[in-house]
Amino acid sequence: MTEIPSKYNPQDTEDKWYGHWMKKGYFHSEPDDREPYCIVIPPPNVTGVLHMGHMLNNTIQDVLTRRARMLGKNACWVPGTDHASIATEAKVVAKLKAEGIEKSNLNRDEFLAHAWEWKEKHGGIILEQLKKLGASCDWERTAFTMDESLYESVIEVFIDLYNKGLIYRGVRMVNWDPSALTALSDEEVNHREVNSKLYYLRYRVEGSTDDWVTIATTRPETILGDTALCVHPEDERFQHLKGKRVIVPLINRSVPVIFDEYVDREFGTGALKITPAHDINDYNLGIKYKLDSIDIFNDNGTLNEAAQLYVGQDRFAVRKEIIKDLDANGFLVKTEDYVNKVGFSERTDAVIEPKLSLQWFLKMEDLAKPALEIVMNDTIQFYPKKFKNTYRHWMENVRDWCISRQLWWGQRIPVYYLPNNEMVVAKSAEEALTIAKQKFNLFNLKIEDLKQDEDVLDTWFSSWLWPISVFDGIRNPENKDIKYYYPTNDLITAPEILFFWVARMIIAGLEYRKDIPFKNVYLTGIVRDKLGRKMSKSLGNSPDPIELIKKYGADGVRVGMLLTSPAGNDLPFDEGLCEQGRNFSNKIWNALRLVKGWEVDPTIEQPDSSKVSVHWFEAKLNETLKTLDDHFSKYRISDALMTTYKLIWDDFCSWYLEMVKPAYQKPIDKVTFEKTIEFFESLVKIAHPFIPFISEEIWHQIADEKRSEDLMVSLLPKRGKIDHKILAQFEIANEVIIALRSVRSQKNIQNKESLKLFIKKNDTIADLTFDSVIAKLCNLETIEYVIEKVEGANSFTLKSTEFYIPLLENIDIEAEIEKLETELKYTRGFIQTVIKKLSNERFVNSAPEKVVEIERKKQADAEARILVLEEQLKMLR
RNA sequence: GGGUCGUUAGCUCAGUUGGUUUAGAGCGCAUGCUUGACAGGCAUGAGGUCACAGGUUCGAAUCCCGUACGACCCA
Repeated sequence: MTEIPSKYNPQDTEDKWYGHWMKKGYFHSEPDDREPYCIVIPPPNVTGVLHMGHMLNNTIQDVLTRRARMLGKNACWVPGTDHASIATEAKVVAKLKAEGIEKSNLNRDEFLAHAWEWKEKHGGIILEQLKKLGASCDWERTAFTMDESLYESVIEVFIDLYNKGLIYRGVRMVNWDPSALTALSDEEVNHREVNSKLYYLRYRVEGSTDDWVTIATTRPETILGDTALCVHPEDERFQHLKGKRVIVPLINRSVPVIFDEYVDREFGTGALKITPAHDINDYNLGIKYKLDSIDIFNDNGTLNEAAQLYVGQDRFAVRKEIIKDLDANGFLVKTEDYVNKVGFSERTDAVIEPKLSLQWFLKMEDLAKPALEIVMNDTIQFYPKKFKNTYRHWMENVRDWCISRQLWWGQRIPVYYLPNNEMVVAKSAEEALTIAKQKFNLFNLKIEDLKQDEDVLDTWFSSWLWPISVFDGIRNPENKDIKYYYPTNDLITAPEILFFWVARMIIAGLEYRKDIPFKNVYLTGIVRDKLGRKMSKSLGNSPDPIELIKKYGADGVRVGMLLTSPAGNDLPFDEGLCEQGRNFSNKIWNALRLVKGWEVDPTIEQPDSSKVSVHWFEAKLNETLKTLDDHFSKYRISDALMTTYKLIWDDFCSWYLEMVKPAYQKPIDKVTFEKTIEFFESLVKIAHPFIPFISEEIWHQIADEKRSEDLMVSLLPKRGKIDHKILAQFEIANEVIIALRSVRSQKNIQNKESLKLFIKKNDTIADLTFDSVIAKLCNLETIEYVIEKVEGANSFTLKSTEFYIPLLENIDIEAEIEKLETELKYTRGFIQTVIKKLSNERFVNSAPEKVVEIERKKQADAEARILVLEEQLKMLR
């Protein structure tokens, strides 16, 4: 028919439109008089490549941004990346190693030069990939957490918090990553169940020759750091140990027996070895009972001199060795299989070692309070709401935040140590020198005498400022960008980082802007594979998003990602969903082919069926616009998409287009054609946030002449008044049509063969509104209203209206009877439930009148229908 | 061990402060269609004692209590 191919090819259009939008500068935003709409991207890691989680997350952000833009708001979606200190440093170290360069042979500046080089080369990959997805980010505002302004913001904030007394340095038990050689925050540690062994070891009671106490441990190598043994004060088994000491096996250290309720009497033997340097609980007991703390590990997980034995060997090798030696010397009582949870580094997957070390901390208690309150009182709303509970639980039990990391890649802690062991916190060495001179009267102090802290700050200590620092709101709190865009509107992220990112941004926002950073937080689920496993590189179960886009088009993948992902729910990913998305594009494409193929004849009049169809679709459109507003207001993005999908596929393509479609090779009247084009334009507008590419393509193809205005920057259709009457009338017509199709299908009657329909109304007056449509869609020669039953015809009933279709062939009386009996049985069953309700006095008396009224109506309808069905049965028998 | 959330059709999920015909959608499935836009399609249809057991109520998928199972968070 036309030169338009029957299959839509996304590749031809997607790059074209993205380039066009970029060239026109549609993504860029500057403050103006319009209402702002702002999202800051959760900055992906510079080391990253796009994965399915990003696809989901960024699709949602783009949908919201594009919709806001089409609602006339000044939309600004700020993209960027974070420097990911541990991950990036690990990558750079590995890369250098492959080139034969050891990090230990480089000085800090040399290493950082390599790191920056690496960042410049690889750091932008993920943002480039987002462009393929159609992301309408304001690329001119692309930010990086180590950009000068963001870097300085972090330093300023550190200094400010230090001066407020909220940052302190202290020895604490931290999560040590022996592979990355740095401390980690609690949130960077993943606990996993592993199959291990529980070793029962016996300690001799000091002063006895054969009095032993048996303990159970999963970490026998740590006995070398034992400084006590602990039992429950009420445990009768150990009362004789009061005031006694025991001897640590192999090294013969004498340690006290302490009594504390912390011990679980049911676990193991009820006796616990205490190693304050290597276990957080033991550490706390150590403080309580003023025990020695013996650190037996080097930073890299090998044993040090303090261990006395196995010095220089790795902790896991020592575990094997020490068991042999304990066994050989009669200290090993038994070994059991045991499943326990072990902490692993999120970045390097090394087993975490609890370790005492000198770190910088931020006091959280006072900062957390207002941040908790602002979420609890719904000033900031979470979608779904259930995460409020999780948030509260965390904020009420918040612990101080370890913000130092033993790395080079990141914002270096602005603390300068003086030869006299004092320290000064300042933006630069020069400033530190000035302060130091004054503060300590050290007038001869030189800049070389100052030694800056070697460590950098936790990456989250820069990303918690992100909604402020991307607008330079820390350094220049009064600049026009921050004043216009802050607070931002929506944050879209994963629940996994509710605490270490979302909560901290709220804290930072309240502290530095005296205002929330965003109004709504939409929490996405995790993208899983069909087996329910989290998608990960190590499992290799994640499809490459770019390959998916090649295969199904960005529009198709966007639809696929969104279709089954209500907020907060995990998304079991299935390529079939992308296929569904692609098919959706194709459906729209073919609707375009149909409409473009119509020849318009301005002289013919609009048929009645088209007039009513247009009237109906207008109502449907308005109704759907209302539904969409409602869904979006509740952040039900997948529902909004499904609503759009059904509006286009079912209501527009399957119903409306069939209703107004001219006969083969016949022209269409001008009025219907123009209305149809108008509807189509409204539909692509509504669909644009979900499927930006094909909607833009159709917007341009559908126009007679070349358009200057692009869809992306047009306004969504305005919602008109909903004509509920015509919608209800259509519902009835709809049922009639389906019933007629069903008769055709059952009797194997071709659609070419026209039929006659006779209608016997038994209750109300006939409504002819959709008769012309019914006649058209079902190929009816006539529709006739009768008072008498039509004999020898196939029939069906809707409510109490009877429909008769006389057929050439004889009707199958048996089948008709069976059909009627089934319906009768159902209706009688149904009416029983209604009667039961209505005969219950308490129901009639206490239920609202409206409800009772509905039940009465149900009863009347059902009774009428039963009468009709019985009549029909009588006739047939 | 503590906490939070969940369990509705084969799968993924809706079901909005309890009441609108004995529960809805998409996908999948079954059957029939070369219907002049589309087989990446069209039409028709089958599928659920709403996890289980109590309770509140005139009325429960919806509220309360318990049990089982699952997920996540924290220790």
